[in-house]
Amino acid sequence: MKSNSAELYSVTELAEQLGITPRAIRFYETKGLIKPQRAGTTRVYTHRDRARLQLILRGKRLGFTLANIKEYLDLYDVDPSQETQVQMLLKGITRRIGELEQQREDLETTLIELEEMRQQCVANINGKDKNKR
Amino acid sequence: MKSNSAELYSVTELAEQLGITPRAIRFYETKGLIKPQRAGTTRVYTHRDRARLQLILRGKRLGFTLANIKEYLDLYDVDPSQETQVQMLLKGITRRIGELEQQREDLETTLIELEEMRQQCVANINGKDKNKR
DNA sequence: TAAGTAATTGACGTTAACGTAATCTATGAC
DNA sequence: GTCATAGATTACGTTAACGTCAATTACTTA
Repeated sequence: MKSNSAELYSVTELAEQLGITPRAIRFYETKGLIKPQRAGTTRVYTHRDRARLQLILRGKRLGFTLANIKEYLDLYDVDPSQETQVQMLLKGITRRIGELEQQREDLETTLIELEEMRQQCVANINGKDKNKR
Repeated sequence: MKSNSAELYSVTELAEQLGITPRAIRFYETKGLIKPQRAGTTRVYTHRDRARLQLILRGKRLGFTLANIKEYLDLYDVDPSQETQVQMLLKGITRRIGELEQQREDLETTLIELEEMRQQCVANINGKDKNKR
């Protein structure tokens, strides 16, 4: 049984919650990243849509393009009974893991550098402080 | 004494080495990210310029904009005798460290998800494999 | 039923980060 | 000298990711 959180959202509601604009959400839709239900013509978002949007935003924070993020999201929608599809999926996943591990390396390196710089700043400031006493 | 690696590069040389185009390098210059010497009108790059470019590329891999990367690079060029400048520098560094730590979180979360998905793929494939035997 | 509020669609505008000519200059090879 | 090459400088084109109207449509509330 699926956890039936019956909460529904409008574009603007959802946009506010996520700190983005309705325009952005609709734009993601035109790019095929989300596909909310409609009540007549009006878009209606479920909890699942919301989660999907959060994945999108996380992807953006990681510096991926929307096209890239779409690939990623599509990974969730593969039919597990199609052997070749699963094979492709596995390839895609592995590639992306590789990318992210490269990124992690860059990240750690940069963090280390910044920490060092911070130490130097602190030392510099303390040094001057000493002279004043 | 500064390690005097006397190697100099042309734009195209450097571009090839770094896997980018000369156009990109010149573009970074117009944006104030690098400022190579000139021999007459021709750009001449030193080992330091090269290192700077690598920092730029790492920044890009991390998803930062050029403006953003410029801020980062400017951190290296602060006069350590100016107390207020160092204070500002420290602030900037601290902010950026915060950003990167957020990014690291996103990264780890995504990696974990992907690993799980990979396991499911493998399990799925092995399952079908079993039936065939 | 009139009026205000919210949502949709369509079209054009904008910024970032280059790509792609086109033109011009300097220089080494022959 | 001239011819080919490399580099420089405009300048215009392009893609991504929205922003910003403008014109409709739908709903609700007095």
